Amino acid sequence: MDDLFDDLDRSSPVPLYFQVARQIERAIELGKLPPGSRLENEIHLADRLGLSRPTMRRAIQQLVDKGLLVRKRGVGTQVVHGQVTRPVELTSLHDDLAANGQRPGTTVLVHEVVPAAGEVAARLAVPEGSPVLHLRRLRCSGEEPLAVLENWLPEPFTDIAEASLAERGLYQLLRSRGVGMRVARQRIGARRGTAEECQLLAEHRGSPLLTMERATHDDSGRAVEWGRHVYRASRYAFEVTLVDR
Amino acid sequence: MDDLFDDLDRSSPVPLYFQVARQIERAIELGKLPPGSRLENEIHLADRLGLSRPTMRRAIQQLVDKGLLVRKRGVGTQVVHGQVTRPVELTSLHDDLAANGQRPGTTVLVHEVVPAAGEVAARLAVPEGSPVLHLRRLRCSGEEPLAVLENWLPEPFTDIAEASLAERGLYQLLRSRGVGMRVARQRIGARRGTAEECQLLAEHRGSPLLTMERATHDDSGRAVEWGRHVYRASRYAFEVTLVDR
DNA sequence: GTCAAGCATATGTAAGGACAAAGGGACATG
DNA sequence: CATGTCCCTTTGTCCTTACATATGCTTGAC
Repeated sequence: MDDLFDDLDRSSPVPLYFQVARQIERAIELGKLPPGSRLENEIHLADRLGLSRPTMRRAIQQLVDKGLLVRKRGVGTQVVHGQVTRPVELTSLHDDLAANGQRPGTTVLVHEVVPAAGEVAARLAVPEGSPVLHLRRLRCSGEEPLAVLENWLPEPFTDIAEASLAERGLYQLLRSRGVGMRVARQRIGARRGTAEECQLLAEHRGSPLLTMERATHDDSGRAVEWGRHVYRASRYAFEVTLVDR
Repeated sequence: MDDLFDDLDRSSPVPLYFQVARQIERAIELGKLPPGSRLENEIHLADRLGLSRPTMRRAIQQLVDKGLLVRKRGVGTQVVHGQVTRPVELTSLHDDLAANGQRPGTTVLVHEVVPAAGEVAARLAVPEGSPVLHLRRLRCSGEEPLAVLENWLPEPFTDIAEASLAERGLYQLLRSRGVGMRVARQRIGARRGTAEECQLLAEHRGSPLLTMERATHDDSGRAVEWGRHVYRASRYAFEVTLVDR
């Protein structure tokens, strides 16, 4: 129990609270902190690690936000029961697949610059008629088609090359251009696929599909991307963790 | 611009950071802080309100977590563009409907105590064979059927009366019993409805439905509830806000 | 005129102290 | 036996201070 923590690296650019949070997370994953077990109290922990209480609290808070720990005043901090399911981060389907060891593939169906109109202009918060890049891609996992992704991007992203989209995910491309994506609002629903969608996705006509609309904003609050995606319900589901504070 | 903030109530049990966060949120809703506008810097704000910077930071952080604000080091804090959609909190469908001015109705289809088995026991983290309350309810909005809700609850909630479920939502009932729900993990997908589901929901046979599995944990990390819900895709969708930190 | 260094500005990280409030158990009291 | 009170533990809130670091603009050298 005393060797739960490795030493901290105070010279590292990685914040201390983050290092501590990762170590606790690992301890939970490795079963050193089984579900339901109580952590030492904040003061002792901070003391043992040579940290201040605020820093220790911040580390714990990060895991509370992730849904791994729960705190109760006067009682302590405990590990949540139930299997750990990795909650969705701000990632794209491409990243998710790659992280799971699958081989994501992309076919670009549409790649054109068009004037923004109607809902696209509204969602991207750009004037009607301003140029936006319109994309439509078929995303596969290995040989299996998985989703049809339709996206619109405002300036200055309208120059993204078609070739670069074949190899990398949209989020990856944006990140490599220095875009810091911060907030995404998603609306998840379901509907019957159109004849064309079902054909692309190798589903029977009229199969149920999972739909997702998403607007992503960068660290200046500007809209970076708006998209309408449809997923094969037989192969895909969204996982969400909600935390009350 | 100077009268953005009312006075704070330091004698109130509502934390100061929370009071400030609510005031900023209201200012955004009322358009006093339009999308893209920059807030004063933290130090000035804290100064003007007679608060310390950590407290001010915490108020801002709360709104960043909600997806209303974005911060950039060296630059400042700005209001996110795009219409504000209230993100899902840890509430039930019943609460959501009531909050939107609709009149939620419930028909209890199944209400029985059964021994936990298989997935139910695993998800609730209780031993196989221990008693659990099994519920199946049809949830309506006004006269329209909206969802079929199937839930399992472990001890000590197996004594929830059938009559109480007709009037109030499950979350409301649990809260009134002093249960502090903290973490919920959801898995959202889609599939074709069964013949029975479609009949209950007044949909055509084989209509696409939105599915949700959810496990809710209380402030001790124990499982409070596990459920499988199906929603009419034509009337319902989930909204989720993701924030990167 | 162009580019780089430097400065001002803002948020990010961290320490350390103080008091408040809730939970739970021990204990006294009815 | 039940119930209320006190106390201990633990998290919640709040203040003050200091330094680190990313950004964007200005200034100065070439």
